[in-house]
Amino acid sequence: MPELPEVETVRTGLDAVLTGRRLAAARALRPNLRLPLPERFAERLTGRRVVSVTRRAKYLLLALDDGWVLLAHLGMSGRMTIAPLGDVPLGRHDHVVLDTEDGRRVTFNDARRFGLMDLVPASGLAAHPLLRGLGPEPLEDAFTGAVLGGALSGRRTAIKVALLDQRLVAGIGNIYASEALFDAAISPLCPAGDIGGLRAERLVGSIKSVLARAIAAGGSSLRDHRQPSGELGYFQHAFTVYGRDGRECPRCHGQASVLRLVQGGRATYYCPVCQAG
DNA sequence: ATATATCCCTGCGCGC
DNA sequence: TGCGCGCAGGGATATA
Repeated sequence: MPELPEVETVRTGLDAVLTGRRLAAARALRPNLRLPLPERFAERLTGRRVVSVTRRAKYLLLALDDGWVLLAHLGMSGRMTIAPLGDVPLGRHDHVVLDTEDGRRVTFNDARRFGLMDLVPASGLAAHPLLRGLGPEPLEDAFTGAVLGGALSGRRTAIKVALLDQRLVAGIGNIYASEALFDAAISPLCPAGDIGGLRAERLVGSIKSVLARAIAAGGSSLRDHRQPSGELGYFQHAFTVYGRDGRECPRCHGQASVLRLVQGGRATYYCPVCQAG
């Protein structure tokens, strides 16, 4: 599930529980996720205090009090769960367990194991191979229509595919690419290089608003303490077009229904009438 | 440079 | 009920 808004929601939840707290115990239940875990991974976390929990693109960054950073990516199926220590037995795909000094347990569960974790010196974070090439954060003010237009210029690939390229803009995934293009009324098939000027401004506005609304939805569900699972980042969010092929377009209603197509091997949803260009 | 394919891995829902 | 199939919100890598 995790795109930028979901990762941001997980970050908020982890921040509340981990920042300022010491890790009384850390365990890795297998030696690898998508990539091998670093040497002595659990030992190097044990006893450390978490200084901050931040995010870059879809990566979580847990800064530790010894100058190292725990870098985590949730992949497709990664989840973080918070529970009182000893409350829940470990499950099938629980891979990393962090116990805080004040008796809480953060569990990383990832059935498909496309997620990853690494330990990186804070001083070398920007140079990390997974972070080095990332494009701008879409919610920052520096991400403007001119910036996106410049990044897209000369590219003949379809705009939907380009939005998934983390080097151009970081954090957009398959769902919000469709949602943002629908919001901006731009065809997912439009050549990326054709998006400039006012359309680039409009697309940037849509990206920001779609992501911000999703974060807001996540934040409101996070404040609901009744989440029985303790799982972070999952919230009921109604998508406008994603996964709704065959249903009436919510903008032009009777005129057309939402279509599904495959671009770069991944599903795209759009309205052929509202997103004609 | 860019487009497509393939792989990593498991779970789920669907049609038969 | 069981089984095979396609599909899944990510991303690196190889191949044309």
